[in-house]
Amino acid sequence: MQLYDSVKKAKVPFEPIKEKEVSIYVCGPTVYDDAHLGHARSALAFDMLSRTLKALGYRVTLCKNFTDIDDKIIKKVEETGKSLEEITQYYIERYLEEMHRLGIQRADIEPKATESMDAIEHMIEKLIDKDCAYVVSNGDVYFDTSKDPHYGEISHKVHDDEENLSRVEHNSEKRNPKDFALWKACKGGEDICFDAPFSKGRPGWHIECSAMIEKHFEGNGTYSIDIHGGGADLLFPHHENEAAQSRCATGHELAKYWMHNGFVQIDGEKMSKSLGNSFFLKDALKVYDGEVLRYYLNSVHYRNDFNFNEEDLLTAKKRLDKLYRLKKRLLPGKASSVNKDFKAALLEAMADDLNISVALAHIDEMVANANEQLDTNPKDKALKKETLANLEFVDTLLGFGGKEPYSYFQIGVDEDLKAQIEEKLQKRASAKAAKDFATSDAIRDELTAMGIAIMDTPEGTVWEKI
RNA sequence: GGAACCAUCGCCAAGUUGGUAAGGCCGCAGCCUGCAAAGCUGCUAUUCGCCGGUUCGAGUCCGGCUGGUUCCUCCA
Repeated sequence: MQLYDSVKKAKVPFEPIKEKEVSIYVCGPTVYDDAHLGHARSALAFDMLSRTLKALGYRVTLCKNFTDIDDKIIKKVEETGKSLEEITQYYIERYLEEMHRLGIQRADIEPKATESMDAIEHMIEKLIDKDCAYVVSNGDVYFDTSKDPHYGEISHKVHDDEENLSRVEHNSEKRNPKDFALWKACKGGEDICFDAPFSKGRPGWHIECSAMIEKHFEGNGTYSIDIHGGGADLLFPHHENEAAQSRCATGHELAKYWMHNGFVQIDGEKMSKSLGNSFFLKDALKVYDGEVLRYYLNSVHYRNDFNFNEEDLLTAKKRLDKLYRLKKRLLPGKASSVNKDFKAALLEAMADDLNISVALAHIDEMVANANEQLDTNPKDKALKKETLANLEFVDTLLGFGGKEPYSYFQIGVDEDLKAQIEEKLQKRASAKAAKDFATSDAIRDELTAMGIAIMDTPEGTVWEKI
């Protein structure tokens, strides 16, 4: 297995800190709003990583947190009058439900910041004891970046010009401009506060990840976890700060490998609320099937930026359709065992820093070959069984192609419409039998107008929703 | 202003250690079909933003330029 380490900026061989075991921590969402396509991209990237590692025989422990205490959540509490728990619970459930529709496997550990306060406070105290952090007069606790000689090595940020920083950091009793908050003392009565030895308040964003990692992983004394992942925008300052805190608190490095996924863009620009171009997952899922979205979002390598565009999505769907059309030809039947070469080719592709494009090309090739052989020998049972096994392997490794094919092509068609279609097909069959092609073609046109494509096969006429 | 990443066929998109351009969509021709659709077969970049350099050989390495995106502030 080779992975691109965004800190080393190179593809490196993956060697877990413990034999055949992998610990992964991915920065999850701050739950104050619905998930957008960018959240989906990140979740998808690390889902692929986890599936690939499992297929390669590793025991994977995936941890993805929920940031459920944060300024934006508090703002939402104030705006809506709802409780913090109501809001965060709502968005956590939505997130999990939507990710499930994308075929994303649940993380093994899903910690919430509010449920990790003991670990967070403990780490802050440790940092204060070591003089790596300090409390200022209002109760805020800051991390002293000057105490970490390695600060900046994650994001490769050298000494910044003071000008820039002073623009951002006004007043404050910070020792260094780059110091960041570990703990924010509560200011007003409306604040949601936790009691801590240093002050009443709440944790800063960076500390929770470090604390949760220490809480849930034991590491090996050199690294706490194998892989730390997240969106490319988290590299700085979030991951830089995490690494610094953990280094100072534990005396060892946080993660052996750092992986970052690229952005989803709309019209060539990063999707963001401030630009008003964010695309919520829930809206995409209203129009497109989750599996199609999964396939589409995975058609570009996880590190590259992804330009979302409906035309490309439809192209991706056509590609997935072909896989399901093949599956139709295979059923009913039972899978035997996956073709060894096919399996090896897919694993090899994915083991190369998750080269999904090569994997998809192998699948296309397998599909075309199977179709070709079935054209010449439609009753090749052994081939059918093996191909079915191949598709099962694809589903396990990449998370698509697992549906029953007829239902795949009938997504969004209700029983009523289904009955209408069947009726029209009956009429068309009789017309065809009577060689009344004018009528049969007219019926076909009607179906096309309804968004239904039909195809005559030796086994009868089948239909698909376009 | 500082830093990073990217630039491959009409569109999407692979291409670690330099060795002579995967795959998909679209298009064209053919097989199949009552006709279609689906499926299959064949064809479709002497060329990888531009200019130099290193090399027997570069999309791949080096330098410069142009264009795009991102980060430096909350962000997947």
